[in-house]
Amino acid sequence: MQSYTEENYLKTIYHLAERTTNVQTNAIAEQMQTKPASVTDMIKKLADKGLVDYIKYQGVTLTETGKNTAIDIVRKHRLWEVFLVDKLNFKWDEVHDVAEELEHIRSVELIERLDEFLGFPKADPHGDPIPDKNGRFAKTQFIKLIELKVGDSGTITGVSQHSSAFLKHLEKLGLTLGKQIQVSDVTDFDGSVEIRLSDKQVNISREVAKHILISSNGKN
Amino acid sequence: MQSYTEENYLKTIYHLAERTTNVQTNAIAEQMQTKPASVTDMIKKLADKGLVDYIKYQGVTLTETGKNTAIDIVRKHRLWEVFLVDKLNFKWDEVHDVAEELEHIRSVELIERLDEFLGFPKADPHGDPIPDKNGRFAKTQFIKLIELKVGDSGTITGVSQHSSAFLKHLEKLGLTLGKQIQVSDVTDFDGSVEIRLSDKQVNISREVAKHILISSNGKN
DNA sequence: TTAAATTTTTAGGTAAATCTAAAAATTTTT
DNA sequence: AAAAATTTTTAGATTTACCTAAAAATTTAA
Repeated sequence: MQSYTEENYLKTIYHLAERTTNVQTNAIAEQMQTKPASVTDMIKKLADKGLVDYIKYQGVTLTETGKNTAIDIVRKHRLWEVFLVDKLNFKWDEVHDVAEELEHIRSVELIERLDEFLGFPKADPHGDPIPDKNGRFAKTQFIKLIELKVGDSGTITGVSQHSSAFLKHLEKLGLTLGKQIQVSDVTDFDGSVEIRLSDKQVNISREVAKHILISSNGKN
Repeated sequence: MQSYTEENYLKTIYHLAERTTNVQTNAIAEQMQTKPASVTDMIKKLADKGLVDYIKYQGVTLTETGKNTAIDIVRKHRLWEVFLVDKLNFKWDEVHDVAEELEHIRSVELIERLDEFLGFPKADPHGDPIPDKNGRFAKTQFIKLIELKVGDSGTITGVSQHSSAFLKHLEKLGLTLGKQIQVSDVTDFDGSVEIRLSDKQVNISREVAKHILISSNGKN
């Protein structure tokens, strides 16, 4: 059984490991809003418990056990987000902090029943996949909107940026999950993208387009 | 903002204060499964924060602020219990420990929306009243089953014992909240009580009868 | 391939919440 | 109203998760 803090470290390491193999001390410290010295302390503790592999100065990787623990926390976080949005009518930009607390509630029974109550959702309100109780993720096939060519179309199925500002912006533009879109133009000048929705056209910056994930429905 | 531990102390003191005015160090220690010395330390801290009034060797009482904080935790605990039973199909004897964790989640928005989602319940699955968001309790008029005379009838509206063993026992006998009952006999020998339900008769010990709360529907 | 910059670790400390053992105050009993 | 029993507090440690400052290792640049 881990403390909340240990769980948060494991989760952070898990997410950082999606980009790099060996996760660096400084990266963890920045993510967790703490100091590198504190991270070193905790890493040693997690290594003693067999949750991470650690070689001095070489960063950490999660062990099988550590990874399973992290995935379980991710599962809980995402299920609670679905609960907050689907049942309590929170907006997708309001759920992160509360889920950050709820994810640490320890009861296997609770999460299984919650999962069932929610209808075994496969993705959270931002389109991130929810692992099943065995830690397995459904395969997802995303492509970044920025990579689409003029004329390509697809469905918005996720975002790779969870900041409230970004999510509110998308909401305002009508770019929410499930929306059908087609790229109608890409501006030479700044790379901004013009998008056709069922009922309107909107223009988004390159930066925004980078963080919208599309599941293409056939095409090119 | 209090730590989980501080919240638990406040809640414990609140419940103990329902029976005695000045709450004793030892009583808190026993309830919280800790040592009196630890309680003294924490009491000092709570006193410094203005959450309890404390005179050495004289026990503690909650201040207005302390009491409000405690009531807020009680509110959260009971709302989560309703959620667990009504929405996730937990039994009334299974919810306590999980609610004990959930009660510490800090989000006013969450609790208000949960309250609404649950239909603003007035009582938890054990019949305990749920304070509203201003900390006010609906007036309740309970009488212990043991105090009823032969012939008296009423509705089971609460229990004053939350142990799993007790609750499972009641469940098995069919003595659940909302059931109409009438006292058909009281045994001289051991004070056990015979109860008529709509479809059957059951016999319960004095000890059990002490912990069943009845709202009388007119009578005697 | 040294020097400089960066990253990481070590050493030594702090605050929160706990503990044990012993001292002090209060309450109960005789 | 002493003596005995009980309750409560103090004193001094421990553990967890932090911190700062300085040392050590690694990486990057000159």
